[in-house]
Amino acid sequence: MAEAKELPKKYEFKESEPRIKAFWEKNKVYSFDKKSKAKIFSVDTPPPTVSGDMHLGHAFSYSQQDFVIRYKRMQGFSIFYPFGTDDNGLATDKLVEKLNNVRSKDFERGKYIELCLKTLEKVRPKFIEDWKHLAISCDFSLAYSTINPHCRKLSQKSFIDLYNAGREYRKEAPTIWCPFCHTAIAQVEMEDKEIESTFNDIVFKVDGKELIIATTRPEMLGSCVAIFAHPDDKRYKPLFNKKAKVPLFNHEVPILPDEKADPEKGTGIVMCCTFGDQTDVEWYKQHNLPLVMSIDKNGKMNEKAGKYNGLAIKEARKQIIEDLKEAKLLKNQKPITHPVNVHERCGTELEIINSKQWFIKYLDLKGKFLDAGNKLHWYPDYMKIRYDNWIAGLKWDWCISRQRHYGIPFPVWYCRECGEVILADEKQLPVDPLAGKPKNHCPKCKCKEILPETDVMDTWATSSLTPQIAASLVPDMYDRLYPMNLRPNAHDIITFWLFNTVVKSQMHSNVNPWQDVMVSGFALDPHGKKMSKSKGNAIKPQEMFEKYGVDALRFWAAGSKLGQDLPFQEKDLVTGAKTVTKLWNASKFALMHLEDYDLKKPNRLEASDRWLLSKLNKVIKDATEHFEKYEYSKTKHETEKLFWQVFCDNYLEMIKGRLYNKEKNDSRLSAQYTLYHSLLGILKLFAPIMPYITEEIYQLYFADKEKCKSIHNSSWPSVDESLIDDKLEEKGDYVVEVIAKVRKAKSEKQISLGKEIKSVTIDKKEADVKEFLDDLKATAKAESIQFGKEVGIEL
RNA sequence: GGGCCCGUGGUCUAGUUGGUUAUGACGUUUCCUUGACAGGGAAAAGAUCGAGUGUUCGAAUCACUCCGGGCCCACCA
Repeated sequence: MAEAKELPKKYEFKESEPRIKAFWEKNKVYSFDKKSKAKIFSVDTPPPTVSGDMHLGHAFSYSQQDFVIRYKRMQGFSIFYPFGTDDNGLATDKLVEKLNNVRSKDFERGKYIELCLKTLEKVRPKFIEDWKHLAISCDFSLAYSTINPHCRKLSQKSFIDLYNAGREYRKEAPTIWCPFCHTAIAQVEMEDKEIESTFNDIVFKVDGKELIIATTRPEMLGSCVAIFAHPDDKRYKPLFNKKAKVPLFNHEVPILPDEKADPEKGTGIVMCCTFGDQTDVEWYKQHNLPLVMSIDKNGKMNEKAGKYNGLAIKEARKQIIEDLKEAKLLKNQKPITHPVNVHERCGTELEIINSKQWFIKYLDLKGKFLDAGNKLHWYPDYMKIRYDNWIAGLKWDWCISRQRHYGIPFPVWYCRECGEVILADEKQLPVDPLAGKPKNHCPKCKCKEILPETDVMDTWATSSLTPQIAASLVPDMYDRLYPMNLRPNAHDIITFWLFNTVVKSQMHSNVNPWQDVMVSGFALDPHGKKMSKSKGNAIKPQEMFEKYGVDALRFWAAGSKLGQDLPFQEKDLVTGAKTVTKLWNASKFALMHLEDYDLKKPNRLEASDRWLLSKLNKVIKDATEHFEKYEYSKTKHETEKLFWQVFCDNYLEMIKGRLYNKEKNDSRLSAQYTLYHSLLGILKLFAPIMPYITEEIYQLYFADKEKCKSIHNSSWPSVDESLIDDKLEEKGDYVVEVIAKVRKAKSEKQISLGKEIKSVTIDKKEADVKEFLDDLKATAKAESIQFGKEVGIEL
């Protein structure tokens, strides 16, 4: 044990944090013990994307999940909390291109993936260091990267299994396409962007008469395959089933009724092109319209666009408007701003292009997924509604192919003769069909000529397997680890990561991937807006660590209710930093007086001590209940109140008289006993939230006494109901009220609180609070206590 | 347009199964160099709990309407 005299005057987090972090690593405080007989609590940690540095949103939500996991660890669970990085998607692809100043297109696939893996090896350790500094209590030796061979193998096996189960198909179909990234993307990767455009009234001809149709995309005239108006629209009823002549292109298209046409919009009649938008796709399918694609995969017009062939979309639009004007086929033009779907990664306007893609068929399973959602325990419960709404709004099967180099390849070849799919053998996995050959011949025609699939899988096709990926890090324990206990994630990814993970687990094993879902909120900027690098309002957590320490930031993160967004204000970190200092100072005081404490229990406890222990046990009880429901913020709130207002402001003052009286007597022992247990209790209650300062104090004194290597491996405080005493608390609370009035009186008289006074008068009978009077006298520095009608002091 | 969440002193926030003077922090003012603490301590000022209507003996808390903010989704001719 360190002598109290040697305690440094101040707590320096800059010196302390790295030292304690090293201590945890050396002592394997967070290691998963495979031999442990304790019940397992397994966590499907969200794998962050390696894309530079950890941002504040990460720090916020990972802290919150860590509070809960540290609590569970102290509750005695064997914690399975691995750490993964999700570095297999477009985000990483772009990062690698940027860092190496290359374009993936210029590489052979194998070479490019090699470059990606090399780059990741360089970048990843520094990236993970931020998480370690934040004191995320993962077992970092249980690590995966969603692009490593382990994940490639599992992801490809998932593909093969779902293919064999009839859940995957490859089809030429209208697909959301990014012309810039040159790949198909999923519904969930779209976002809205306000774009300025013009609404153009264009002249079609029916029986030689003019028919005016408004459009923002005149360049698609060549792809116009039909015209729609609402069935009840009197203006256009007479035209139904007639043919209209498309301006400039002069082909004829049918005029048809459909309820999706809105009489209020534009001229109330609309052209349908393959494909301008989602509605066009629906019309194309429902009305069996022909397919005329005039835009290619690079976002350029093709031969179907006639004289506009080869022009970029916007160029073609400009040109065609000019031509329409010249031909007097443009009646009116008004500028508008309208939302357009763009790719979230690059901001490019998306097109819908017919191309061959792999899909997971799941629109028929909506009911199953809703049931699965009902069986999950949602914290907070209202987050489930977002999940339900997402499923209700799903319109496309899950497109899992991407036309990129980087990613996990499909374990698939095609027969050159008949086109049949030839799957890789499971023993071959992971496999790159460009570099290898199938073990089997074409199952249909036995032909030996093969063509490899060149596409890679969507990153979500892999990251939706994180529970299985994590659990199989310890293969012999797979069945004890999967399904997992908890999935923590922020509310923005309920609709993809969370949902897709349920989808895969249900499809593969008919079970939910976890029991509980803990959904955290967002860290917002000081004005409540979303932070983003592009807006320039992003806060770097690393800078906050430097200024205030990790515990201060975690303390801030513990202040928001689960699921709730929290605006970031730097001043809030000051509060956390102050709490750390206060903990240090209060502990310094306590340890000074515990130097000669021998862990003995006194024969009887003084009233003030019993008063504190009663309050402490109530807080432990509440804090535990809240943590069980993942409500860390309530635990933090209760503990903070107990520590600051009860323990520091009053209790420590109340026992000073007894502590400084060095004669060995029972009343001093009572104070020491209570001080030991209450400080230890408070440290433990705070430990999940502020792991560094609590560990520091624990190591200075308690670790030896408690014979436990780390506070984070110690047991969560348990409630002693016998110590809860409401009547005694009432009396103690009254004494505290009196003390407050004494302070007020001294403050008003502008005298120091330490100033000795003659007497304190209280408005209760001696018998009512007799057992507290000695402590009251000492705290007020009064020579005597008088009994009267109102509380007051006499100098 | 739909769904969900939120709107509490200057700022951020607790409290929301309805019930005495609405929690705490930051900031402000005044005081205190007290034997844990000046990166401190004490005290004070500061909120008709977004607006309105209703239910009730009683509403920050329940219902409805409106206003404002955020997130997600849809539309986007």
